[in-house]
Amino acid sequence: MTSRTPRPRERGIPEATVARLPLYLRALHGLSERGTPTVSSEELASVAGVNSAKLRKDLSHLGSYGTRGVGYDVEYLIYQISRELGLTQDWSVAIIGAGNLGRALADYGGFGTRGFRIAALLDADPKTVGREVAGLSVRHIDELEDVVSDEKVSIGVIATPAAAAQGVCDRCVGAGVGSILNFAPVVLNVPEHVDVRKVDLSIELQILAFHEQRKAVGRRGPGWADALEV
Amino acid sequence: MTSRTPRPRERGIPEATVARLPLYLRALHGLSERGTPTVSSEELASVAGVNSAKLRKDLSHLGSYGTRGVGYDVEYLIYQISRELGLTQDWSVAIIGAGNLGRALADYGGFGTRGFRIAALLDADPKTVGREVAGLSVRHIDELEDVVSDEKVSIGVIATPAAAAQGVCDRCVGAGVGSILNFAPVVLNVPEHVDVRKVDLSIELQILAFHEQRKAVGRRGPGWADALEV
DNA sequence: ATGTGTGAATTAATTCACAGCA
DNA sequence: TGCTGTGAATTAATTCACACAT
Repeated sequence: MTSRTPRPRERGIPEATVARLPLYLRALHGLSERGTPTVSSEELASVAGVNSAKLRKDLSHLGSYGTRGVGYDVEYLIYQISRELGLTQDWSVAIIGAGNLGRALADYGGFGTRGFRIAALLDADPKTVGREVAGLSVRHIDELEDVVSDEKVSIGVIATPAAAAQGVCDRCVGAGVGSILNFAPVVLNVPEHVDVRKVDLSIELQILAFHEQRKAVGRRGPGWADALEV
Repeated sequence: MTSRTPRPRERGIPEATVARLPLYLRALHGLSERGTPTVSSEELASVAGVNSAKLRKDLSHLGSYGTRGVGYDVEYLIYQISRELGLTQDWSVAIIGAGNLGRALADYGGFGTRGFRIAALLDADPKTVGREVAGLSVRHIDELEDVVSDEKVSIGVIATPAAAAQGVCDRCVGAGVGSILNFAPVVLNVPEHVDVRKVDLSIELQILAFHEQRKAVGRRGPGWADALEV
């Protein structure tokens, strides 16, 4: 069987909520920069692009951090969400693959966001090794294990070609990496205790194509879609 | 309130299923290249990284394309899923933003996958315009509307800095683009009929950090997590 | 025999709607 | 009065388990 128990939620925060907390956090940082002291669930939800009931329910899983009749204190909520997400400490990240994508990721400010630091950028190609990217010198993939243990890397970002991804993943896991962010278009096999998230351009495009097609069919007028069914 | 019935699923395919179809398709292409003529739900599910009950339920939404006691014909299933996803036709894609990320995306083979073609790569920076990337000459953002209508672009990929994203999105929508794939770390506002999907590095990292933290807390032994609660 | 297709059961996520606190 | 926090209701997604076609 290919089933796996989907890890019981330890502190009881639903996965769907966890996936939205970063969104709220970003919205709050925006408000904070603008000097807004408090915000209602309606306002915050609107900025984050969700509805207010969902936002309140999500926040209620963290605790009672709002004030009835007033709203949420922006700074306080930023702190609480950051703490919940584990952003009050720093996480070391290694990017494996210094091709176009790997370099784009390294350059991308997204890491700079509180809580993450790029410990190394690694590649298998000797011509790429040594090259300077985002203030880092690209290191050879054979240094992976050393980097992971020396820099206490807990998150590996895989930006290699598809064919190399599983091998690199295995090495990461073997070296002690606990989470993988995979940009290669393959399904990675990892042991139970390792978390994997994937970012897949062509999957996203195909999902959009599905919806585009549906819209196009509708546009031809009703009846068509049904007529196509066997 | 902006409540509205959440678009009735025209052919009744659940969104969660749509999101997995590309995964099955990729797995099937792998089997096809290896010359495998038929595959069971158990095997296909294993390759695609889901469980077999889910796979069968998903496929059942498309129709009865398997044979009891045998499995699914690989080529036939590829065709059916492709058709369902709208990949039997070509979709024109415009990439807006030719920075590191935009160039990486343009170079990325992922588009080459049946069904998509990059109609243009656009940028606002005069120094970038004219540059050759992935066999395309970068065009100026002011040509956006022309490109969209001339090339019948239906999907816009936004790879600009956050600050520019909403403006670019508005122009895409105004020009007739029906779907947006957003790589900028902002929530885009679009009219009802436009689909948006987002790819967000820092959100993914934050979700992984949450799980890493949870694992780390557990590792310290039980009791700790509760002791931290107020 | 074997493995699909699917109702029924279960679990998760969302939304409603309002009691109750500031 | 205004807005949070949350039970209750609803809807969506997953998993079970087995009848039945091949």
